[in-house]
Amino acid sequence: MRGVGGAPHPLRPLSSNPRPRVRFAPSPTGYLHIGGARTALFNWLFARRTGGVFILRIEDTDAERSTQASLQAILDSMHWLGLEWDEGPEVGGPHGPYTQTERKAIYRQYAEKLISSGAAYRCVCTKEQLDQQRKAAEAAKRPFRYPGTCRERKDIPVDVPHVVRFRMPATGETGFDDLVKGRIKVRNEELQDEIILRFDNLPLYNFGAVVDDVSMEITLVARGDDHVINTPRQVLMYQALGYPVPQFAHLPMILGADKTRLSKRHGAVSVLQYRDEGYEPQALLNYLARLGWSSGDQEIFTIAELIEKFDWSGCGHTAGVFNPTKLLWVNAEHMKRLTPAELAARVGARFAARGWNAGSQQRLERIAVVFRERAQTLQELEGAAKFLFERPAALDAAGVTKFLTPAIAPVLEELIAAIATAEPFSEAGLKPVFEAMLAKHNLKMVALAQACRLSITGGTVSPPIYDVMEILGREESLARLRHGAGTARGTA
RNA sequence: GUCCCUGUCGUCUAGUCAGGCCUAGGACAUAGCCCUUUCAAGGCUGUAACACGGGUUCGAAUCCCGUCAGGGACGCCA
Repeated sequence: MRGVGGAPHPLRPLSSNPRPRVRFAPSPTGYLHIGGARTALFNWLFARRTGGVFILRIEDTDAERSTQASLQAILDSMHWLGLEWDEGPEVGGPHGPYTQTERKAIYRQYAEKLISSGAAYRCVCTKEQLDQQRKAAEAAKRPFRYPGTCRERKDIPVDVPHVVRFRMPATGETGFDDLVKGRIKVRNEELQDEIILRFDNLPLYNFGAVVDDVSMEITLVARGDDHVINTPRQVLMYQALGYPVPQFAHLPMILGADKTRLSKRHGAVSVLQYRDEGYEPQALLNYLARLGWSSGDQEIFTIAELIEKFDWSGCGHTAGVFNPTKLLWVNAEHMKRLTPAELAARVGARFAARGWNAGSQQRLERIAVVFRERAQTLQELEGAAKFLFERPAALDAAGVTKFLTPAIAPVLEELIAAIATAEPFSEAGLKPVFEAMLAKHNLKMVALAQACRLSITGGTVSPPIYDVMEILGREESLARLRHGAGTARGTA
């Protein structure tokens, strides 16, 4: 073990750990997206369901693209979703560090073990040589394979810059039983000697993942199915290292509406964006769970139900198209199930961010409950309630033409006078006044209600008018109605 | 190109492993109707799928083969 300093991390001894251990291992090369969130969710559900351990590991060996901001965005996303990890950044744990760049010495040790057993070897082929060979192969329309230049060399000293390659068996086949896809196997001749450790001691994905999964005693690896093809190579590495092969579960990809892999092109894919747009974390989780997994015909699940019912066998094996419209529906369903106090807390926070003060807790809850009926997200709710805090700058023109006509003006003025003293100032006190007015002038409710709605909210759509007036209060309602009456009369 | 995986309504899916209970069920979306103070919500009704072709079988969405289509992987990325 030369050139890597001390050996603070002895190779993991073989042991049997009864508790399932799973991990989510994102790369901090961007925000946490929908696909990553689902992978994290399934791992987390499995851990919670089985009493296992959920580990968060940061795979930051791609120095070019990894950033601190991305890491923070991932941690923020996980916290917001409520996918708390038992071991990993912030919380630590007995198998740390949980960031790959901090584990360099560990990879070197495992690589040396493979070299001494002959399962891997040092390679001094340069990137330039390889690139050239790859281009030549492409030009000749041959698939590129490492020619094995260093495969049998025994004369490469450790102190010469080199990479480490894994020696793939030339014959036979390697397979595994995937928990969602079933038996998968590949002929070993398809595999080639791949680099497992770079010249700077940082591992490549396949090796880094295996070493970390081994040293963190991971018992089940669940990830996106773009990794299926990597798995046989990894199986070979577990075997070469002498550790048991974990179980695998590969989740189908999430696609965009055009059926290609979901990406920024498809609009909102960042978890934090959904937070900002006023989605409920459990709704996002619920939707994500149902994208690729099902439990009979049930669509709406609480987190507790998800934990109780989650099972790899419930996972489908076809890629799924992300459907924002259905997410919206799921979110609305979850909003409906919130208690008034829960909803009010969320709504209040968003109001406060805009400098809106709803007054008492009771009034805030009333607003939340009344407005949620026609909002699918908190952001929508917020938009619909705006008129409560800011007088409409202008009344909807088409609405004015249709409902705030000169003919309604005297009725409105009469109504204003009548409700100035109506008690209570809510549906109970208001309804009789409105009805009397309708009877007297032989009007339909829609005409009066819309005239009021326009005057008070500035638009033609709002919660029931009595509720709106009650929430807004007598003084402000009357002021706006007077202004509306003026508009109707044509003098405003 | 090679290898791996996958094909049920527009979309997510149930059913496929143990073939008949499927004239294929649910949900989102969509169309219509009801309710109605606007818009929603809610209720009811409708349109809409077993990729294709063979085979096995009394019987196939379910099993087998082929075709086609889609996705993924072929890096000193993860």
